[in-house]
Amino acid sequence: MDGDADIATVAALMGEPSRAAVLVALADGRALAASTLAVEAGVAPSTLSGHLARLVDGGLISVEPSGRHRYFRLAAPEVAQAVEALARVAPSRPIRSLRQATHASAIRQARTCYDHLAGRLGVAICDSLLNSEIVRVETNPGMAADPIVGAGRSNQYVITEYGKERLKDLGVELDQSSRRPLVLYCLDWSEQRPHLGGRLGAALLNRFIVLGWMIQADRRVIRITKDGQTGLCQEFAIDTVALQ
Amino acid sequence: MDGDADIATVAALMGEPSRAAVLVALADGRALAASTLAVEAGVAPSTLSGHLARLVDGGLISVEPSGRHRYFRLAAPEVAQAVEALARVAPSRPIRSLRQATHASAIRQARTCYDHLAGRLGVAICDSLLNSEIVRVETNPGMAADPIVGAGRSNQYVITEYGKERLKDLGVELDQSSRRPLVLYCLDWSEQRPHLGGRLGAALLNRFIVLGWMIQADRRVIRITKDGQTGLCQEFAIDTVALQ
DNA sequence: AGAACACTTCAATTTTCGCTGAAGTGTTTT
DNA sequence: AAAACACTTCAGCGAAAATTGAAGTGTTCT
Repeated sequence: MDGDADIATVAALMGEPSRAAVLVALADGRALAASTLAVEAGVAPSTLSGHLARLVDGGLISVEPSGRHRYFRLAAPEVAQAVEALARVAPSRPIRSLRQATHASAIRQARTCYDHLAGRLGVAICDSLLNSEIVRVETNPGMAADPIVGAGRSNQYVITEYGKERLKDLGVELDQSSRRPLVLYCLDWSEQRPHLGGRLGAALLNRFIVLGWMIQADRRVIRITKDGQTGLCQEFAIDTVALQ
Repeated sequence: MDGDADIATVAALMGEPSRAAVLVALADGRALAASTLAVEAGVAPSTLSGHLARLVDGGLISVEPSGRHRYFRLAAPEVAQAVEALARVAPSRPIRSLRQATHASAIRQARTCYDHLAGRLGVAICDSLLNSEIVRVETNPGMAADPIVGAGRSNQYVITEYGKERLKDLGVELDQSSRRPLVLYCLDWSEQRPHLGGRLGAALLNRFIVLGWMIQADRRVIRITKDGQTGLCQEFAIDTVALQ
């Protein structure tokens, strides 16, 4: 019909309430299972399965099978940007629009991703743990998935012996009973870099809050305290001011 | 269905081929008549009329009635940004994707808007003409519309006596026979500032090309020559390098 | 004034699309 | 090995939406 860009098919894919709900749910970079998304969208599993198939087919999301689950995430950061751009066009429904704008920018700096840190801060901490050799990368073909965060990729993070001591010093306690993988990376959408998930990610965030370094300000927004600024700088060599 | 932003309705509005074609056609800030858009979309006038009504209703475009025409333009720059964001998600169809990216950035710097200059250069020239008092603003409630460019707003640009001399010196010849308004402003989408349309706008671009100051590089992209750089600087005090 | 024109509204047809339960495949648990 | 679970495929139902010509309103041209 028109020689220009094929906006119509993409927009049509996003223009169905259930599919839009899926994209919004995935917009922060998480990878969620089909069943979770079905609840989110409020439709039958069979219905959502069809929608997910179309979204995958259209290149908007990608699948990562993991056992009996299939985890879906946005295929590219451009998709998240398109979702945001559309949200900016029609912000009339939710009355708080200015609040939401600041929320959106805060979420990009430091936020939680389910139960661990994400955003720029999450990425910085992940880098720091690797640099100080608290955590090491191990390539491993068949790896388990974190049922909370979603599927990982083909390589695995492990805690070094030195790391175990350092973490003990910091007071980070790892839940031994859980079968959930110790460390996992999670691809951060806004930064396009991996951050820390798994049991370690959750334990770290928990410890940071106990230490009074961070405060859960809002649903997913994290605020860093003065103590947190000095603490992160001393223990992890992270300049939190530079993250702004 | 979901408490988040109402992306679905906006995306659905954009997800129909005819409507998408309309939005793409309007994406560069032009205001086009319904009949023009019908041809562009390739559907019957009655069909397009319905689509346009829905787009207006959804707040994506706005109407400006002018005589027996009705001119449509994008309601807000956010809409153009959303269209661009969507185009970035699905650039797979047209094979040239890198080319198109550079085209998009070039179009923002200097481009033509039908038959006159737009983009940053168009805005700069408009400013210069006002500063040097070649053109003056006159508030005028009922004004005519330019059938090529589209509808104007509520105030009108007129050429001053001094301006007439200056333009004569430059060799700009205005077509006297046409009933098309002499000067009109056109709201530039990418700059959010008015630029020059009407007979003067067309005559200026024409003269610039004859002088060898500019070259029509592509469909709507304009390239400024070395002569153009010095000429624009001398005659209009425009630093073309700063426009990059 | 009349004709041509631009556009919208309307009613009817056709197509498309979403929804679902039941059945099927494969995985994990016990 | 059997049962529970996660997900997909399929066929059929129902609703929403796109398309169009014809008719109606208003404007401009001669």
